[in-house]
Amino acid sequence: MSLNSHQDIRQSIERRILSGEWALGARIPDEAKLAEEYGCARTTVNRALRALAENGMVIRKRKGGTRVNPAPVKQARLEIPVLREQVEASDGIYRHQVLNMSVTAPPADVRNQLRLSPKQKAFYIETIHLADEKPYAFEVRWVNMTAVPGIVDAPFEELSINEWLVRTVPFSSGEVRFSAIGADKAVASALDTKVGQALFVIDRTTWLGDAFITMMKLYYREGHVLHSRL
Amino acid sequence: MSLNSHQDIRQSIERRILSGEWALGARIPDEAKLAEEYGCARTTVNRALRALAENGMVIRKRKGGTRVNPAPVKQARLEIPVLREQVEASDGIYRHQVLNMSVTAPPADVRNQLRLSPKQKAFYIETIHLADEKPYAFEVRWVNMTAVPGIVDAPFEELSINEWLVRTVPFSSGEVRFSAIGADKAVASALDTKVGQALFVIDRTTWLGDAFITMMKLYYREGHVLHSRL
DNA sequence: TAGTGGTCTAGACCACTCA
DNA sequence: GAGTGGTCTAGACCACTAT
Repeated sequence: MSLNSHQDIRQSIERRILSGEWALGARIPDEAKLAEEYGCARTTVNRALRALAENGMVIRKRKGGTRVNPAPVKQARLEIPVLREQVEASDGIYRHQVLNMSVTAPPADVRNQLRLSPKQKAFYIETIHLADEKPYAFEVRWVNMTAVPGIVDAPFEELSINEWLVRTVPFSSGEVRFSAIGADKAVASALDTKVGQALFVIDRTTWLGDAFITMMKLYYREGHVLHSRL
Repeated sequence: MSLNSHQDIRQSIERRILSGEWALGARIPDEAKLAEEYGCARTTVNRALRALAENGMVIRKRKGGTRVNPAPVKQARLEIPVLREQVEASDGIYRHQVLNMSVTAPPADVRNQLRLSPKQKAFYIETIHLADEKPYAFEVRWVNMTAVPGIVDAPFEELSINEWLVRTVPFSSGEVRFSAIGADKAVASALDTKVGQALFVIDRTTWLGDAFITMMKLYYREGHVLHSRL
């Protein structure tokens, strides 16, 4: 057989695994042999196998060879878009409104996450995001003013803090948490739903290098679904 | 400067973007120039930039060059482990129990997803997963018996259907959905909680090639959090 | 210690797409 | 049409690790 594109080779190997030619945990031929079999350079086989390894389908070890992953980990890649885009993607008209905004000392749990000293203040803001004038998501956020000084003068009438931060501090790292929560009084009122209503929540903490940037809780309206391919 | 590992180069470019040397949307030097600057082969720069592109940090176009992504997409990579591993990872003792099991014609919505004819039957199973003898998650599942004939004889006393399927049909593709739902009577009873309790739900449909394999709803107990790094 | 993957190089040709 | 990324090759050396 003569396949010489890394994509073709990847597909072929994938099929051979799926077909059972190489069982779970089994060792597959080494790069040199596959290169010979496919009639291509070892580099090309390497690239195909590297992709399969990133994907979790095989496990590679020097000297140990390449094996079909016996405990395949299902990975979902979630893209977390800016809210406005999320709304507009489903043909809704997006609008946001700031409900509350202040500069105050945060509660202890937030303060610890932000690594602030006891009396240091932080920027607090509550935003409601609307789709076609109906509540879409309620956002509660703390921002480290030291790390993001421009925050106090930002034009939150035009740009949601969500978007403003993405443009200002674009490539931060962080942690996300997904959970379900029953709406308390404040959230229920903001989203125009009843207390206790089950809501989907995204919790996000963001860093830029060592500097804490922001901590956000996003309560989606009832029925919101986040989906992804495996 | 002389950097010749793709990882070093990637890091360097990352830093130059973060530092603002190349602004959002700005074009960065082409591969040949960077290769010269770093004192390495173009292939090496290519690999570094390809990684950054997969990551969403830059956008690459032939002739258009490489640009810093002006609308960085936050990607979260979620690993969805088998339940037993999830429980054991937090030092819990895992056990599962089958609550209901039958072979019947599924309701219309499930039937459509499974592409079954009106009177065709499917395998239905309800499982409760326990951590330290307390309800951890409640699983409701339909399985296509045509695609997975072995299912009727599988040893669900030892292995949860969850794990059995992973071992039997390891590399399937599919769709996942995350949402929040208020517990109905059946779910509340299985998870030993109250009706209306907000629960985190994972919905999963799985295919192998063109063949539908299974459709699952997993209700996690109150307070469950799924987390991931950005 | 020997086998296997990890990576770099220099050069080449191709495919897209912008101007 | 020309510039830029996409990819392949053949060869080389290195780094890990199973045996």
